[in-house]
Amino acid sequence: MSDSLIKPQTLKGFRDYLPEAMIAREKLMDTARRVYRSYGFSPIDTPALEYAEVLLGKGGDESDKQLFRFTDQGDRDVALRFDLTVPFARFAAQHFAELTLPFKRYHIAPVWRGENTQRGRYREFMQCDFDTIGTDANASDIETLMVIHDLMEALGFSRFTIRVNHRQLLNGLLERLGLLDRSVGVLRSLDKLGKIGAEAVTAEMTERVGATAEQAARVLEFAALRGPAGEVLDQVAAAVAGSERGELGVSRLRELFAVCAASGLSEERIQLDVAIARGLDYYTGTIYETFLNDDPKIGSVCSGGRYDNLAGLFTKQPLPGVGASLGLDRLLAAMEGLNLLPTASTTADVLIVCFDGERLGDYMRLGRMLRNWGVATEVYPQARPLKKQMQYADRKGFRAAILAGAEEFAAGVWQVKDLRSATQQPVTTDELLTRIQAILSSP
RNA sequence: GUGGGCAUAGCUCAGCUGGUUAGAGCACCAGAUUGUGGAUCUGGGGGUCGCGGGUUCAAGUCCCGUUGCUCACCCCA
Repeated sequence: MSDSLIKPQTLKGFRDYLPEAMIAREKLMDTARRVYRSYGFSPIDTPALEYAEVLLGKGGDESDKQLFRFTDQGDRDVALRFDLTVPFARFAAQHFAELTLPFKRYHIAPVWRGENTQRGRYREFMQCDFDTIGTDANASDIETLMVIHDLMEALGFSRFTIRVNHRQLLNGLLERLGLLDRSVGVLRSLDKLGKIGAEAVTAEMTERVGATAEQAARVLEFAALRGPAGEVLDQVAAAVAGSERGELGVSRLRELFAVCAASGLSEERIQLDVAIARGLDYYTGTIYETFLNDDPKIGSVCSGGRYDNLAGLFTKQPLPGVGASLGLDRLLAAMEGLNLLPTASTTADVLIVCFDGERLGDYMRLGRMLRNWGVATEVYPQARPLKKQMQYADRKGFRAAILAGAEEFAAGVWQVKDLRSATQQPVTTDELLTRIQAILSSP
């Protein structure tokens, strides 16, 4: 018998979530939902599984290799979605006639990538996307940045940096340097600057990408520019002068930083960084990456950008768009390392102790009353020793316990115990809600 | 996909150059305390040493394979 037991295990990169982890995850998802909705984004959903041809060739060779792909029972070539943006492109093309443009949607759902795992990198993970399509207005790029900012703040972070760049600015720079035909390689090397350093990037650009030493040096010179966005842009503007796309990128970014300043966003948190490029091929304009100052190694936790032809492979309708994606599970991995995760493993605040098994009806009635008042409440199911029930309340992280036995029922009161301060007092049913609320709102 | 490190109780780990019945702390269970948690004390349960194979009189310890975790490359949330 025992040799036939199946080993309980999950696949590499796939994980179970215990209540403590799941409560934290759901909290982050609720926060993302709330922030997105506060800007007018609407929820959508799409299938996990798509025709492989819908997903293939949209994010570059790398993403094709990482697809979980197989043949279904109807002999169809199918694959699990790799991100939420490509399915959204298909969605937009398919339902174009039903959408009112500009269309703003959010989508919180798991995606799958068959790559090697690392801390904060899994094969199944949750993305929280939001996008605005049907307009190429810079206001949407700016709003996207603001959503990222407000989202990070709502999630409880104050020490984060959103790095902003513009593909056209980069292209303009490369054009002026005569590197436009090698832009993919140059940008890919440049993107590693923060990680491997200027020397290694120079080596890669000259040896692998085929740039001259002078070209590489010029690129790095701009990537190294730091300081107030306006000043950096002045220098970049001079360098791209004469390049139409470069000038466009500069003017877009000028407006972006000006509007951010005017709307009161912290300048420290939003920085122009000419070195970020992003790997996904479909970005054509603004690019965003968000780093935690206290755990930069975990990588970007919220990235995105503008793509001016996202649905081009599905429809002739021009559908420019801009958006970003919060990597929920990566963020959680970072928060775990920084000890920022809440520890409660209950979703209820109040435990009604089962003092006397004969009084179940009274306890259940009290529980319903509290729930009707909006207080999540659990009734302990058996009349076990009080010690056991109090231990249960303590370990699960309840805020308050309500106890009532013969004495209390005779006196017409409930004993309400604040489990954090260990204080207890008898209150009547009329005073109960006020007392509970006082306990719940105490720090 | 490539390379390095790791894998011993629920968790964090110890176990020297292979040698008798594999340990600690925390957690768990019971009691001290039959109307009250987080502290202390006492006692207790729990491990085919990730899995498979090999070398050996003898393997947690050495070798090979495999799975998982982790770090780096690549790429990215």
